[in-house]
Amino acid sequence: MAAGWQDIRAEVLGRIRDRRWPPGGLIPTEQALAVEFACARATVNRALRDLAEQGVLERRRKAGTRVASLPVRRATLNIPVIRQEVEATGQTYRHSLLARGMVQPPVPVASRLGLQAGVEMLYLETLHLADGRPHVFETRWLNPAILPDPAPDFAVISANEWLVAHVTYTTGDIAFSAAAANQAEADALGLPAGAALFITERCTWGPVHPITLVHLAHRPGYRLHTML
Amino acid sequence: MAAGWQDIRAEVLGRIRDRRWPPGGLIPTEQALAVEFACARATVNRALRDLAEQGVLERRRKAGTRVASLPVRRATLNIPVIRQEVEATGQTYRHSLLARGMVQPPVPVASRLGLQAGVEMLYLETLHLADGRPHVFETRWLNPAILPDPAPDFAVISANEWLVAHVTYTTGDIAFSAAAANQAEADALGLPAGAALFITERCTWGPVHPITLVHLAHRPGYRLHTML
DNA sequence: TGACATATTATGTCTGCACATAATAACCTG
DNA sequence: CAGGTTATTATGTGCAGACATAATATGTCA
Repeated sequence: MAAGWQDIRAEVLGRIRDRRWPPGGLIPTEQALAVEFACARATVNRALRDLAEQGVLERRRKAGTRVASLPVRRATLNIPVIRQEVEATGQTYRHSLLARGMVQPPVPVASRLGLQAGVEMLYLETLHLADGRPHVFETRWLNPAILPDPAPDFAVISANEWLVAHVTYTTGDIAFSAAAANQAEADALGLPAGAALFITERCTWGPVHPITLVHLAHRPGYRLHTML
Repeated sequence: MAAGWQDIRAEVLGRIRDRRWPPGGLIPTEQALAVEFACARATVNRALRDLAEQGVLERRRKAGTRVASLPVRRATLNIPVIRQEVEATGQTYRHSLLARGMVQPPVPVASRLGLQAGVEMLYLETLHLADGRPHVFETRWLNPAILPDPAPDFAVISANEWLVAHVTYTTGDIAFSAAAANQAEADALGLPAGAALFITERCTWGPVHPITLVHLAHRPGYRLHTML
């Protein structure tokens, strides 16, 4: 019997796929599997834990391990920096700052970031270009409290890149949706108003302060896809 | 000094965030960290491996572990079964089979699944409803080779659910995009043609055969967002 | 019978130790 | 000095054993 934890994972997956271990059913304990596969329990544990992280198995102490009955599959996406995304296709990247100012954010923006509605934030509109053609139109609210003095010149370095370079590894959540282009988006991207746009919205938090809320309107034809 | 691998992960993340360990830089070896944290190397390994899976660290044998220089963040999504997605919001789920037939798939469909262009496939159009209102319009190409004889009645059980119940835990890839509604989509969802739709496209493979290619057009306002 | 305390058990995690593997660094030779 | 061979080293994975934890199952007492 093979011995690597990946082999065990494959064997387990096989038994699930051919329904020897049906959805919702309990599978043998780690002990039992360790005996069957002639390996240490830790090795079985590694394999089963991996499958549980993918949503294939559900594990609970004492209750045992069962095959997930309704397979909420988990997919992972890569979220690259825009410059990198463009340059990965061999195109040249450029960006242009269209608007910049200290503005009182609308209530939904402030509340989403957990800030007082009255406090002014830095508002930026940036167009990202690939080979000179519009790629993404970005509107961003930025918490000025996190900026150094003097503030960086976002016409030179995009806010996107300044942030990844200076406030690394934050938490946040991301949402994807579709929307018809409003006038600003249509103008920036060179499209008729109402065109279907793929929208990414990202809300980012530092350890203490909220950092930024970004709204990205992608050029038509943009596709986001999962890793293998 | 605390001892759990999660504590170690937190400590490491802290050092990355406050730039004691800057992006692109090497961090100490597992050995060294095990000594510093007074724990076994395996425990450090667990913590660092977890951060590497999130894309925060990059590890290579012999070369050591370094902080990822350009943080291609990894986000994971839950992909639920449509019925579950609807019922999770407290609405009642229903579906309606709009079209069904054996059809020669267009070339891009066949090639994407790796089938001969001439072979007929089962083509289905299904409307999924939440509280009677259109929720998702699904068009699906299904490899007839995987169906039992007699074939299930997809008017009774949706292809989506039949598949998750009978060919579990396949591989595949998923892509998201935005598109203007074509006539069929507009009619099915009760929208004007050209409305902005969020599109999910899923291509599924079994261990031997290709299984299905699905195109989901979601109702306006649909949002997909990452787990915390 | 019902409520509460206790025993049981499967997973979660840690410890040391060992060897495998891959990639770099050092060395040697022509 | 170029090119290839060999040593070194950090991570990857394995094993056996131990204790922790959470949840279930069981037993006891009113």
